[in-house]
Amino acid sequence: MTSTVGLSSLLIEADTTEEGSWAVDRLVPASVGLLSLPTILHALSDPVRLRIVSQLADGSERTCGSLDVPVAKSTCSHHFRVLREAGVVSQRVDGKCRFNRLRSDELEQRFPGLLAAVLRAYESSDPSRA
Amino acid sequence: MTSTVGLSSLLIEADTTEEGSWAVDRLVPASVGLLSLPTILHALSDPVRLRIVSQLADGSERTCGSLDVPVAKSTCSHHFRVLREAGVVSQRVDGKCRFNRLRSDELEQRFPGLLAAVLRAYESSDPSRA
DNA sequence: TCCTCGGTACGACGAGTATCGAACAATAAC
DNA sequence: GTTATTGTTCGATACTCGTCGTACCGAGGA
Repeated sequence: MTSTVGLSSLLIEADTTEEGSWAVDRLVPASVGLLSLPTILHALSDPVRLRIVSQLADGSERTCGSLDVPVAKSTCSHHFRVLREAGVVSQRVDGKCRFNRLRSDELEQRFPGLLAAVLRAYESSDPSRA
Repeated sequence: MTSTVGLSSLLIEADTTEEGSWAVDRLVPASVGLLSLPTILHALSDPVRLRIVSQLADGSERTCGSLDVPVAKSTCSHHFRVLREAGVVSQRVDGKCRFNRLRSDELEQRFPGLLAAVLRAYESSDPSRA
């Protein structure tokens, strides 16, 4: 796999070689070159996911439960899965928590200005979450 | 309605007052303030629609049939409807033709940089249509 | 008038999606 | 070991979407 860090921390990435592990269907696009624009736009076209992404926009790592989203936790987990599979977010497992972060750098490298424009648009269109 | 031009040309806009006319369900968001970010991102998240938008990016007016899209004409019409209802495109009827144009200015006013970033991302990710 | 042409409407089909509750798994705390 | 916490998975439901063929409509041209 791409990288593992010490202790109980594990970075889940697409180029993992552990076929059969539970992480297999949790893949994230391996390299920035594989990020698909339609897939990313679709991932960002849902209000709940936009809200999630907005709360990750400061670069912080957030757990599923620490987010302010008006859906059941299973639904939240689903949305994170969509974001991960689109390559918008990556997940790091640490103990019993899963820390999610925006893949800002990778997205910026592949699609310069895109995420920033979407986030700016979101902040300007939803004053309650600005 | 917002505006009509002379001759047989008719601009289809949302603030039309013709309840019951055939144009009623072909509405385009009335003002730039009503454009919805999730709706726009959804409209742009389909490969065919991205291709359409890309071909309108030079500011030209194009008819449905003059576009290079690999779908049936009814499907193309459907995609234009989605784009219109999201406010991404507006349509002008002239004779037996419907001319579509990108609402670049309105989008730029409401969500600065968004359309440009998407178009740039598209061109860079799909060399065959660049 | 009849026919063609550009486009839309409609119905159908298969696929995908957003949502939830409940069950499950893994870790941490007791 | 038992319990609590955190998040995923599964099944179910209702809805949406992309696609097509066909039928239809309005405008022009024969």
